[in-house]
Amino acid sequence: MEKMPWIVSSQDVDALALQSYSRKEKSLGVLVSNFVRIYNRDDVDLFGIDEAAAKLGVERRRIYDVVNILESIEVVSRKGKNLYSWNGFLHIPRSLHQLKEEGLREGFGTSSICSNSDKVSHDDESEESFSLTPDDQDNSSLSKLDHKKESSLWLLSQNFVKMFLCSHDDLITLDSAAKALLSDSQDPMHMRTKVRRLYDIANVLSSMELIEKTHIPGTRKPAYKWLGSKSLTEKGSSLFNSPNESKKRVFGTEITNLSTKRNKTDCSSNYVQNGYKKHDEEEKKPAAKSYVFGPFSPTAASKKNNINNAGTSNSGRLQDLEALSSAYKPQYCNQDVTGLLGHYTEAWNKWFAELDRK
DNA sequence: GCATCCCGCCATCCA
DNA sequence: TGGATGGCGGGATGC
Repeated sequence: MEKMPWIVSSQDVDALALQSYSRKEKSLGVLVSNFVRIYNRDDVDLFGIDEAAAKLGVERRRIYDVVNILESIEVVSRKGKNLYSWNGFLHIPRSLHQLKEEGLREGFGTSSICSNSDKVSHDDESEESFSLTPDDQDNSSLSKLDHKKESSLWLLSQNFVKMFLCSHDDLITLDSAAKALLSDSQDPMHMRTKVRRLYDIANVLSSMELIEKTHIPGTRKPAYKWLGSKSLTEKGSSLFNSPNESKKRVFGTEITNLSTKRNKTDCSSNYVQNGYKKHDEEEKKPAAKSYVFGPFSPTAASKKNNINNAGTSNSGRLQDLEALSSAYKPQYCNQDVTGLLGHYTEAWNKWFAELDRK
């Protein structure tokens, strides 16, 4: 049988580490797809940054990026230090509705948006990390706090979404979004930085299929088109579909830290299968229940067995992975996918075993 | 050559 | 004071 490129054996790990670097395989979009694949299950409530980083094979820093953007549309919520809850897609429509209302109130729907870029959200709920004093708000010039707040991925992402929701334009370019969302300063350096962040956000939202990259008609200028949460329901299954159906990349190659440089995260610690059990059962969110799955619809996998295996020992981790794979495997009716997942799990097991040895 | 965006440094926050 | 968080921009990769 021809070797499938997405299967990563333990022998391959070192080889892959030495292989030529491919930026595409490390993109935030791919990371988000994997993130969703792993966590979008009924039996996942809470997760930790370390755990996510270990599972996804990336540095903590990247998880912060993803989580901040996902938090802006309430796919996840911060519950505490190093602790997030997975809400799934259930809250997206409500979140978008709220963002639209806020956006309209804040003038995102008017043509003056470009000059109203200081009208960033001051949603009470969201003030946690950036609470402004009245004095701060009175300052006409942008205070340090204002600037930090305006620059946060969370807020930038919300404002970006508001632009789509409130604007009459079908297409939005990152340049125009950066200009609109940038405060007074038209400093090219700030613009560049803002555009960089918008690329990050756009990648995540594209990966969530909320927006789609396209071009301004008649030009080569890239722009983004809003698909909305409707698209999530209509074709959202692709987020969970067979990796070889997914846009460009394949499952096995998406383990994103195969570089020779080790990340700082110590995989041997903090690894807890499926995170932490939520205290308040009332808050349990049937994240995937309202979601319309495609042909590979996962059924509600029981986590009972896994929870008790939440030990941090290495063998525990391997068992956890096996439990995870067995929880998934029988529930996919597509044989190709089933095979793929099996190989994928095996690759993970070998990879962690290799890591343990080292 | 420009667009894209990963990567990790380091400032800030917080317990 | 050390760990958690995340802004930021250099510079590598892709087209």
